[in-house]
Amino acid sequence: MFLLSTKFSMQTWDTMLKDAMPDDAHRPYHHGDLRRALIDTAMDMLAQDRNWQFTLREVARRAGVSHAAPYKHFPDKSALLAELSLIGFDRLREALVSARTRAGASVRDTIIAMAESYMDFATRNPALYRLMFSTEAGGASVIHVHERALAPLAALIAVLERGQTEGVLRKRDVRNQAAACWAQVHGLALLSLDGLLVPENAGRQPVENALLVLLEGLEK
Amino acid sequence: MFLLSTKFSMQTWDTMLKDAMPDDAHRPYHHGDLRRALIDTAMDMLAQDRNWQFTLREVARRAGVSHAAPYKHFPDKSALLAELSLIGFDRLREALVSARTRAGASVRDTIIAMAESYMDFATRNPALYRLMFSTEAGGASVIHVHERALAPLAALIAVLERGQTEGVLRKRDVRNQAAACWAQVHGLALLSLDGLLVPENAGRQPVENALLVLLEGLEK
DNA sequence: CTCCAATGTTTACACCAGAAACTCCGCTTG
DNA sequence: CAAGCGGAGTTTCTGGTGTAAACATTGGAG
Repeated sequence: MFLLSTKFSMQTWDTMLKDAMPDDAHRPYHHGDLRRALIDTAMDMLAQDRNWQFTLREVARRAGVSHAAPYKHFPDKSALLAELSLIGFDRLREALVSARTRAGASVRDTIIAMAESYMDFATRNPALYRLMFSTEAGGASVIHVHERALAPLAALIAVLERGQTEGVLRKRDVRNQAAACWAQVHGLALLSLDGLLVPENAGRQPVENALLVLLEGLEK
Repeated sequence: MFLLSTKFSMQTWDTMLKDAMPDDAHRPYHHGDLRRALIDTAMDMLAQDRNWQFTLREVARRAGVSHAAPYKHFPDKSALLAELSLIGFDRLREALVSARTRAGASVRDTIIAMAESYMDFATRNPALYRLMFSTEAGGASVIHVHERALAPLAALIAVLERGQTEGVLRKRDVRNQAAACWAQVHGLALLSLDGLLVPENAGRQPVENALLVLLEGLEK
């Protein structure tokens, strides 16, 4: 990995970051925004690789940079993973609030829409979703206390509160109900990713029916 | 885990596996039952180590054997992990049926007892429980199709069927209800292991209350 | 008693995480 | 405008890992 070129303005990097091909011919010594590039590359790897092997050196390689360069931007491997994890929580929250605003007025429909959106997120980003709840990403005590990791829960609580004031849902501690929802949907997502929710074991449309059970436990 | 004696009938190995003292002086070339010893050692490491690092070489080291020896009994690392995982499912099933027989006659009490037993298992064997649903143990498609991995589910289904015939539970596809139960309890277990079910986020006694929601979704 | 196959050991290779020392170069400062 | 400082990247090095191959040992079959 060498760089021959010397004189290029730094402001044009972002425009070249898209091209994956490392045209070694003219690449400046400094990357410009390596931190972002590392995150993007790593996220791509997470999206592609089904086998969940994740080596920092491979990230550096794909980013076209020496294997020690990432350490200038992240103290260690788990720090990068932690960042990916937090970004995952951001996107999840985004998906949830989007589903909430997109859904009909009914609380029940909103809950269903959010649950579907949640499952959709997990299904389409299996490796990322696993990472978000993995111990390799800095561990629970580090990540999950973070407010960004709790934002999705907050989005859910808001809906449950509305449901209680509208009198549609049982009056209970909203946080308890939220925890129940989260656990149900989290469990469904993981079991689904593990390929366990096949009709033979779980009947037809296990996700929909499990959500039905959940709803009937929440509603008056 | 070493064995001091040299010429002893093979049938007594199991009785000495408990002694841990490594007296290298006179150790027979052949271990006797290394496969079992590896599994036991690995299971111990899983029980002790909080940090979920698991290296095959360390297992061999603690078993007092060269780092390549395990490959005579397991094709690769994930095969050992898969075995541990299956043993975990065995124990889980055991715990569940034990709770089922121990519980009172009421279906509701039985379900609660099984759920508590499940949570207890996960809480007391966090690393093992994580491993059981990890991709490192051979991957979902390999492990979770295994009948031993589905036995816990079967134990649950039996109770739900009884509940339906007794008219206590809603009449639905039992496998759907079982999936819902499993997902709920699985989600609770993992969120709990991640330290997420603290009162601030999830209210007081989140597990008990979530199970309440589940029950009210199941019962008529 | 002899030989074999199963079980352990040694050696070797490719890879990884991380630390240390070095190099490059954009920017601040005199 | 010319040092030169310090952030960003590179090379090199040290353990540690999974796994393959060649070698050693030994209990038991013939």
